Amino acid sequence: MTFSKRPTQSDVAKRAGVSRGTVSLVLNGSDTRIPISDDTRARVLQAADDLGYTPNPVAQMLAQGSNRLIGVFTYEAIFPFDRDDFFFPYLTGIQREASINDYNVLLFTRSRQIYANTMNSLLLADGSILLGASPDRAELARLCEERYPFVYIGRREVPDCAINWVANDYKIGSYHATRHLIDLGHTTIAFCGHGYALEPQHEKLAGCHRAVDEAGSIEWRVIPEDILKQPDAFMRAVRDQRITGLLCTDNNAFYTALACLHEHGLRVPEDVSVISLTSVNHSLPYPHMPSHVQLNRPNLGQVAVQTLISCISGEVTQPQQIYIPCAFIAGGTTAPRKEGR
Amino acid sequence: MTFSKRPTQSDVAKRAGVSRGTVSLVLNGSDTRIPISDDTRARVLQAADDLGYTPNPVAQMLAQGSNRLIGVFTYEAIFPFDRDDFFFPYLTGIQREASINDYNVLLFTRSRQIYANTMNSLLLADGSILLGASPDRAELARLCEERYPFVYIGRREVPDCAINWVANDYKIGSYHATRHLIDLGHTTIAFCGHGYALEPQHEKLAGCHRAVDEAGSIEWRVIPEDILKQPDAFMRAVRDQRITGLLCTDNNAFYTALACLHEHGLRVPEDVSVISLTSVNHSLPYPHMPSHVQLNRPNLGQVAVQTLISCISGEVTQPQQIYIPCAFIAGGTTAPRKEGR
DNA sequence: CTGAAAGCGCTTACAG
DNA sequence: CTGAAAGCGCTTACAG
Repeated sequence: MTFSKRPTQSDVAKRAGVSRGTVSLVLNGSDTRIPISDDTRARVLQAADDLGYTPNPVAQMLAQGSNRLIGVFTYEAIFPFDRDDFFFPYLTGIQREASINDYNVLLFTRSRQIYANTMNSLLLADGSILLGASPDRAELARLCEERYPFVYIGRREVPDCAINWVANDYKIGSYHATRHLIDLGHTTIAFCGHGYALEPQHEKLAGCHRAVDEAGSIEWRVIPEDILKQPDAFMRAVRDQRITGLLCTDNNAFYTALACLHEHGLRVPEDVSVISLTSVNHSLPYPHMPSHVQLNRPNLGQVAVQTLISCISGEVTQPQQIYIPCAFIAGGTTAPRKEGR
Repeated sequence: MTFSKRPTQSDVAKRAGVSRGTVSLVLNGSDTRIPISDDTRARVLQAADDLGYTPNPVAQMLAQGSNRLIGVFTYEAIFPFDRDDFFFPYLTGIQREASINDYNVLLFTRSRQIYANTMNSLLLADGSILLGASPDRAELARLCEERYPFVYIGRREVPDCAINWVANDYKIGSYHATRHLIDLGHTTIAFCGHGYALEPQHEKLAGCHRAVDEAGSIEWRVIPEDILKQPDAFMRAVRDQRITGLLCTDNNAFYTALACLHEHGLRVPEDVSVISLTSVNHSLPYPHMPSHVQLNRPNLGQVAVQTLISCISGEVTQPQQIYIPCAFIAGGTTAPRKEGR
């Protein structure tokens, strides 16, 4: 209970001298074909105005069964922004598309868990968008089983159930990034980053492999994340293996690599070309713009909401799995391989 | 109506062979002192599990009267980001504080209007944070009269009612910005920007005036926004009046001024010092960091939510009006006045 | 310790 | 054209 007692529908009915049903009818002028006499209508409106009546949306939701709410749930803390600022670009698109379709947006921030003591917190929304690198697959399976409408942002596989997802097409982006290095004459290329357990990393790796396989005779290396964390080990790997092209899975790897190289006297892009396989945080003009794969997160958010709405409305019953294209942007951190290296 | 028929509380009651009230009691283990036999409890839990029962939150909300929802309503479109990217920094703070206090966040995106045919859309939330440069003051007055708990982000005055607000203290920021120019030896200083109708502009102007008055013998100019839009007129004003210090009300004015000066051969900060009286979009290191007043929007969002929650809980009944300090950051766009100009 | 009942505030067939 | 009633799914005194 919050603030002062508000007038209710029956207060209005009493004052207008009609029944509650009638009040409901005139107040939401629904398309019901039942006409109401002008006199009654006027009396009701007047009474509502006198009382400052305003319907209780929760009661309306309960009676109507729908509430025009799109939920957003994330498996990662939204703050602090550990994994870059990935949340808000998606939210921008979610918000825009929800607004276009006359939905409000509910941010589930109370918990990082969907099911807690028999409660399903998402149920308040007609359907939800889920995000986060590491979902609880068991929860997703249960959600699926209960036929709750949801769309995951990012490809996620759940054993024995096909869930809806909309994902960045990292594969094609990584393919083009790798091609770019190869076209510039690089022959020893390393992939550096972490989290092979996660779907997006698989896809990046797959895209790179495809380009490498097509080219033939490329020396392909992998520098796992823990090596990247030890600057000396990292530099040894780069130097000993004569790596001239670096494909970084995320911003963290990208900026760490740049800093390491700089500190140890290797110039980018003169000595080593470096690419980020995901969107970079700062958008500066060329030549300061890094060479990177550019995601379109707002667009992805919009598509996710469109997909969700078509599930909610029942238009679509097959699981939807959609890739959103990524572009490769050649910026100032890549250059032709120097002779001699 | 959305998806498949879900089991309800009475389904569970039936299966467990108890009454609905009992089910409610065991399922939300509330602090009610009424103890329940282990046997009954177990039967209910089992039945709930068998059926995959999960309570309907809307019904709970209606019965309980509270819904642990903080609303966010904005009088400006959130996208496209016409006025910089001002929304998300606030949202970050709102979201964080809501989460800390175990509230969800509801983004009202369905409409730019609170009251529409007798409906008050905010009512779904226990209380709301409002934003936007140009609110509908009549709506605010009505909200106030109905005693709906809300807090405005930014100082807003509504005739005949004291509303809660939390605002950036532009006045102190602008004061220090102006002092900075004066301390650097500038004697002809202009304020450029727009929207004198709005409270934040008043405060910026007031802060500047205070510094100018304290210093004495400063030539003080105002370049209204429409002049800024005509590069020639703008440059004439700067040159003819020998302005060497420019205080810009917003990012738009700031970047426009920089571009104009650059195009017409005046160097910043050598020839003209330029300051933004609000946070700048890009955070680059010195010397690229512009001289500017730095807002702390996430913090402001958090304080707004704290204030709102204390209203909702009834802890506080007096209108709350709080200023959040702003710091002045001396960056690379200001320098001592050159001799001779 | 448990059940029957009233209530939260609205909507929607169903009669008249 | 309007009223009386049942229902949305839950909670919470009130009896026993």
